[in-house]
Amino acid sequence: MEERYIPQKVELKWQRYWSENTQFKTDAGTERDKFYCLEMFPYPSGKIHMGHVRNYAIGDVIARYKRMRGCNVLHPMGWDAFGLPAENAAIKEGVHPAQWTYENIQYMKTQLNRMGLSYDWDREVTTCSPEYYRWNQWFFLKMFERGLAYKKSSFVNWCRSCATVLANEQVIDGKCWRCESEVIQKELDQWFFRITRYADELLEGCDRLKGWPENVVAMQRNWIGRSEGVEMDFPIDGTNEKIRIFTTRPDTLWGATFICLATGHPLLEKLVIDKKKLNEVRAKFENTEEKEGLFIGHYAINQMNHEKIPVYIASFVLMEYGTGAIMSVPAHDQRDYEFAMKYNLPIRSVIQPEQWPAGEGANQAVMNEAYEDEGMLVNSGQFTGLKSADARREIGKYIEEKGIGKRVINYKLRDWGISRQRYWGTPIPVIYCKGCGIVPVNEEDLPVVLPEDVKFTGKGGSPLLDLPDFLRVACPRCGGEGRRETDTMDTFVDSSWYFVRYCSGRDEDALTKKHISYWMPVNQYIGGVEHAVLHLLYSRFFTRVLRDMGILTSDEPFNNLLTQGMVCMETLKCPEHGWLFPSEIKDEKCLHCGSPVLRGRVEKMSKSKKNVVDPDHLINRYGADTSRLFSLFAAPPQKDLEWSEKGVEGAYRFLNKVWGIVYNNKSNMIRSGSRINKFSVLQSSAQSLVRKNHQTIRRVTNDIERE
RNA sequence: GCCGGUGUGGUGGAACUGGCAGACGCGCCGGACUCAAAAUCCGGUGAGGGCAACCUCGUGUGGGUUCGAUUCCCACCACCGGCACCA
Repeated sequence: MEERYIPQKVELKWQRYWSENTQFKTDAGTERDKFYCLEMFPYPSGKIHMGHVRNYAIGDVIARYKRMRGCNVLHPMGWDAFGLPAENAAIKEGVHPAQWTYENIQYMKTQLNRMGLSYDWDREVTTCSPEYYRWNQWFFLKMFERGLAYKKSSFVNWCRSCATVLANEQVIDGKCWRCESEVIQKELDQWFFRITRYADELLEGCDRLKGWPENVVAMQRNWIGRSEGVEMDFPIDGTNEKIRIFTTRPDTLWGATFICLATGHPLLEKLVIDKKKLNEVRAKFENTEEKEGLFIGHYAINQMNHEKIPVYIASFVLMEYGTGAIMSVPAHDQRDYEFAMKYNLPIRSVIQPEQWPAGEGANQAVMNEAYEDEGMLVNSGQFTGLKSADARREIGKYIEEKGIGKRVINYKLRDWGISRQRYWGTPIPVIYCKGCGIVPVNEEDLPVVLPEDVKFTGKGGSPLLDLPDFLRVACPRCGGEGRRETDTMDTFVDSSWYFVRYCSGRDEDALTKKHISYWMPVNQYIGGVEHAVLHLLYSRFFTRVLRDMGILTSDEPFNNLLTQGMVCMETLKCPEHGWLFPSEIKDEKCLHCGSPVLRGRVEKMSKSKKNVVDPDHLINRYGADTSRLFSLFAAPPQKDLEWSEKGVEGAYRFLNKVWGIVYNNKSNMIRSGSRINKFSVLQSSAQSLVRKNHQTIRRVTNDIERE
């Protein structure tokens, strides 16, 4: 009688076996080499999607492989459980965020188990539990002590109708993603983490991220955006004010023919008398792509050549970068060039290609774009004749000696704003006291528990504001009347250190140094490339902060990073009914109206475009092994994977074949799966099977080790 | 504009880091089983030529290094991704 392959039966048997024998429990013993294998933990949105299947299938292969190679493997899983969707569900459906979240976790956990993933669930982490987030608060207090957490006023995206701050990602075409009303910039007091203190180290560390994909490292470098230059003062003629500018090209100082200020530059308030006009101009310049400018009626003095040059407000100058003011050198900067052409300002060349004979640049008549390359200085006083790179160095020294400027390093990286005017997050452990000001909560009073008996009106504003019991608190310093902070932390705080929490057992202290130094850093991290800057940069920052607190010994959290590609699928559209699920078409026609279906582009699976496959259906129909095999087999892990029903069937047939080869084999030894002690007694067909098996082991080993 | 990546049959993609290009899967063609179909199994499948053993060409394009290049070097083309008035 032939044995048939029934995946559901086989998988259930082994999943039961694994769970009864606690196969994947992390070994406390430290004899063997450790291997920390981690996949990015999911947000408990309700159901897993194909992206999860792919991510976790890849990680599971590595974890199982390392176990078989004799490593002591830590392979944990958890939940990034704070966040907006839970709160939105509360507003929409009246279910408490905690209930919504925990129910989702429960369901998704059964899904992950059905996939046959080898996790040590004893170390499960749920970021919305007080046991977890108390450490967010503890880190916050420690960072506050060190000046790494601070409060300042800053501009944020604000939706009037929802009465809340929005993250940049939640502003779509300048409108609120939820109510589609206009988003404005509002100045609010916000908490920040001083990530910029580590900017240099985070940048230098990029050179040592050998196990990371180059594009991710490049994105990190780009995001940090270091540039060297000088800051220099331009006194304003007839006043006591000075404009401080930043430039990376001090070698072009003699070519500066005007100054531009950002619309938000503070000096404008002092220099411009007509405030009405000023505000009009600001409004006009705010959202324009054009290069707009306006002369403000003042002149500034270039302290290199004592020349008087006009001062403009300009739409293209950013307040957030440098000093919010620039010297404009139209001959050597394309933007300045365009601006100068538009407003008929002088263009003076001070750098020319080295091959040119000296002096030619001086009477260079025709120029149709800025010359931005390196070259030789002309018309530049005592620096004429120097190469531009040398001139930058010499001029930098010169202005420092003369006390008219200084050499500086600038970063694009901004401090990390962590305040959220939301309920479902970690309460920021701070109390405001009339007498003492900002007072941190005492360590022994942690955690500041997020109250659960709140009402969700959807009107905006944190529901915590309606809770006097939470709000009113004695000042820890003077005992007087205090008020709690109602802002919560950005959920990226939760995920910036969760990999450290896994190192110790659930019942142990989260920061048991022995365990952390044993397991950290993560040997292999796997997740989507969409976190290339945010999560991965914050985690690198947190790792360094924890190192400086003496909790960690490594500089970097993740030795090797694998960013898996997206799972994609063709989109289908009906002219009448819009996007269609694959199940809504038959014979190339829409099931609802019979119109011919338009086949669209292959795009990332998304619910809104209905080009999705539900892992539940897949597992019910073909089994978990087929799902896992397909997602590993259809494309290399780093690349995008295009969904193909045929491909899934192929994977299923393949497993069928393997099953048949083993269970319907003529050899008893093969069939029973007993250990082959004597190769020579096997029949020749069994011998070739054993040989093939070993060849396969070798190939798989090579493939995984090479990654 | 700046940074990064990719380019191999009809198709998804392999090729042990310079050594028989196209593994494995999908599709297609032929055969077996069947009254028939599905499923399954066996064989074939880069292009051109030859009855045949075989021969010639072939990894985006053009050059180079080498006994030998999909792999290394130079230039170019195309596509994809990230950032972007960053001074």
